[in-house]
Amino acid sequence: MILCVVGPTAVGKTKLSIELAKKYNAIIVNCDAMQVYKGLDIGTAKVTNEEMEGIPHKLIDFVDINTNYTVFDYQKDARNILDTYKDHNIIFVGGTGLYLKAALYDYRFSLDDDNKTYDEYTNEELYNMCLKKDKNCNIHVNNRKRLIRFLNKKDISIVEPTPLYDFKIIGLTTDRATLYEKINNRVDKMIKDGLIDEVKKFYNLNIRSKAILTGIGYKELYSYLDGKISLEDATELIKKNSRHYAKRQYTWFNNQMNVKWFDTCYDNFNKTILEVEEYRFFVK
RNA sequence: GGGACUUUAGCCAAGCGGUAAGGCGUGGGACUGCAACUCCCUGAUCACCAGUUCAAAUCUGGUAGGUCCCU
Repeated sequence: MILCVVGPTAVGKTKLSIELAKKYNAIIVNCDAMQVYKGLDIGTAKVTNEEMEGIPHKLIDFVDINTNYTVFDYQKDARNILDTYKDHNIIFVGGTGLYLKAALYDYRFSLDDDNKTYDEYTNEELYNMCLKKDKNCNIHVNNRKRLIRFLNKKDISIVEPTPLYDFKIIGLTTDRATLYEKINNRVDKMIKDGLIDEVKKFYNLNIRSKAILTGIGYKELYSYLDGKISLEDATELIKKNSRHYAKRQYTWFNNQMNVKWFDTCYDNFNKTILEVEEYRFFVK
């Protein structure tokens, strides 16, 4: 059995996954792009050893902070786990939709793409080059990053990704206001729990890797440590970016994957578990 | 009691006679190697009433709210 627990940041995926893993004697596979990194603990709300309650966790806390880990790597690693633990119950948990899709679907990455930067071209020029390469290219002119990626691709044919495994995706959700409140509170708690010290460890080593520069909570505090913004502003920024992130996650899961949503809140957590179990048995 | 200033979308805010910039937030969306990324779309007739004018958010008068000052 493969179960996936997805949803926006701070809904309570971790807690649910542990409960489910205990019931099904499953192992948990992380599916969060930031929690794979070692040392990013508080800011990524990584499960603690106590919270794990002895459940084996894979693909979490195992990549060096300086490594540029990508979907491509995750796909390989996840497939590996799926293969190794074929006979186990596996629960994927995380909010990175692309990673989950790449792991579970027939998502193909080519191996021999170029790596040009196209620095000398304007967005318009890049856009036209993309159109030349493929009339139907629908990447927006302003999306330079994607335009360059597209131009670097050797093979631009896209295969509609089909599932490679038998799995169910469970989405945890709650109303927007509640979620945003949870996010805001969690950020405050992270600061209280020592996020700044966690970030300082990397800052003092002058680490400016991809993980640090893109992870919410890390990049903002770097700006603070750089003296560019106040701590209050940094905190507000972290909250805001987390809220935006949560919204993007909804967009992805609502439109890119077949997710069965379950409403949750701390009051009826057990009810949520029951609903999820019913669903799981029903579909099976 | 008297006087000055002020009132534009959820918030900040431009405009100073020719039918409402922008920023933030919010909501929606895209997504095949950086995805906690990158990017796109999204709103008001200008407190209210009456005038002046071909034409008013923009001028005049009044009403209401706000801020500050004086007694």
